[in-house]
Amino acid sequence: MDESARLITVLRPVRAGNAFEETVERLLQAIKLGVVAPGGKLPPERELAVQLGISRVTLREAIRALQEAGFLDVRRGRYGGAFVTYTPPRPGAADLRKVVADMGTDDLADALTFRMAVECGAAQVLAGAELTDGQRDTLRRRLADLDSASLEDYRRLDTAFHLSIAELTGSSLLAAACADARLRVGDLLNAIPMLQVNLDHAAAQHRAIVAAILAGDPEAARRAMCEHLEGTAALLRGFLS
Amino acid sequence: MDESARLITVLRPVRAGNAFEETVERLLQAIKLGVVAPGGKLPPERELAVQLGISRVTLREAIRALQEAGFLDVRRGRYGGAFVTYTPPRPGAADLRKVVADMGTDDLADALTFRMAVECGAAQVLAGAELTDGQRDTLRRRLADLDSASLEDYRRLDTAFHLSIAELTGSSLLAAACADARLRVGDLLNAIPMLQVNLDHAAAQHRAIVAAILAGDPEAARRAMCEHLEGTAALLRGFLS
DNA sequence: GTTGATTGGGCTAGTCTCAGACCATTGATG
DNA sequence: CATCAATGGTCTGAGACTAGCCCAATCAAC
Repeated sequence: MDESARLITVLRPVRAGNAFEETVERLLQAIKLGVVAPGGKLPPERELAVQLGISRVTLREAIRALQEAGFLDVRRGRYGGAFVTYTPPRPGAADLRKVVADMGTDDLADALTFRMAVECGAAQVLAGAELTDGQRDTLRRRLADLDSASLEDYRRLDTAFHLSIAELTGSSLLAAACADARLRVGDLLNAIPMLQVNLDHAAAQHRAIVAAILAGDPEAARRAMCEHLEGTAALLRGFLS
Repeated sequence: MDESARLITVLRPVRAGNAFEETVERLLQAIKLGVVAPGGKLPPERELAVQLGISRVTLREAIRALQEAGFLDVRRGRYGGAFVTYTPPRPGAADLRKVVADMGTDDLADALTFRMAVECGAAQVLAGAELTDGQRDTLRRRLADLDSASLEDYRRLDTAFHLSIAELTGSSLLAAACADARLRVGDLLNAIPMLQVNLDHAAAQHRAIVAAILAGDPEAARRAMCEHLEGTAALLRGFLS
């Protein structure tokens, strides 16, 4: 860890790829994270292009790519738009090795470490902040949604729960970082079988996290989140070894 | 915090600006963070362009802009290059308000929150990891460097210390996030007067952080880092109110 | 001195990206 | 059935960005 390591950190690539590639990636993330639910519609092209800070031409190329890949169904005319046709694959341990092989073990460790750091940080910060009633309600509602979720909706609502914690801190940087972290482990999570034991365990941990945040105890919030994520990581390691 | 908030988080701009602007920003960060020390030299253009993932033309435009702004001295020929001429301004509370006004209070809160989350997360993760002797040495060395730093070098070595914690986790994503966080508060820190009381206080906190990490106590490491950053934030608030 | 390696300086042809305008389709509404 | 607002589909000219090439300056080494 000499000076050159720092040079690499700060002078890292300015661009992850061209605008088209990055846009495809973003949209795919929105779809896979369930930010736009299956059957739901992306914002109109003109609007979305502005949000993403790119031209409509480039956005359309990306949408067409996703359409051809079977993620979107694009319909013209009023009340038309780009509709999400993707549904998360039936999870199974068989796919997991393939997913891991695709991303590389280094990237896997990187993503898990990153996620641990930013999500624990978010939980800690949120617990240390003074929350409005509205914020507390949002948090409780997300938890309730997750508790009553069908297997079908579980991953999507789990994502919503985790992202809400970051968003509620009011820091868009932190929200973006958590979204990024979640995306990087998204394929892994989708490949893990959902067993009732694990779901029950996770539900208890979710409750503990919310309780700690609502109680304003940063220490406990961090610990609860840490245990929760460690559980997921352990599950992953279990299926891989 | 409804669904649309999540859309905004995930479907945020793909590009922060054009390649030229982002490159200027990056280089400026490297200079202001002291990743390239005053008098030091940037990597050769061809090499740097590859690292940044941009063309040499664009990089050269950015370098020229920084040269004209007085941050760099560019010399041709063998053993030539782009040398850093910038030295951090003499800090004073007078500038602080201006800096804050430039970035906006929302962005300020965002940056501080983000920094708190990622740096605490990094400290926690690092303390929970099994460290090699080399890593422990690096950490101790950074601490010692900082302890024996002149006022001139203090900010630079302080940055190096904080970034090292993130880098030592082995997660380049986390290192990048911490570098980003540091950059966003960099101007603020430079504007804070360095009083001996505060420096002594900070030194004690730095030692506590390192001790907790070396002891493998994530809980204590997180707490120590949190207190340290909270101290800085409080100092800022103090000068602003 | 001469040489040669290293580095910044500059040019060009081609590709990517954009802003803006206009066209085509759809379907709710009257 | 006719209308019209909303939405995707398409084109064009201009500017940004790139890869690759060669030139010019510098200076340690011989």
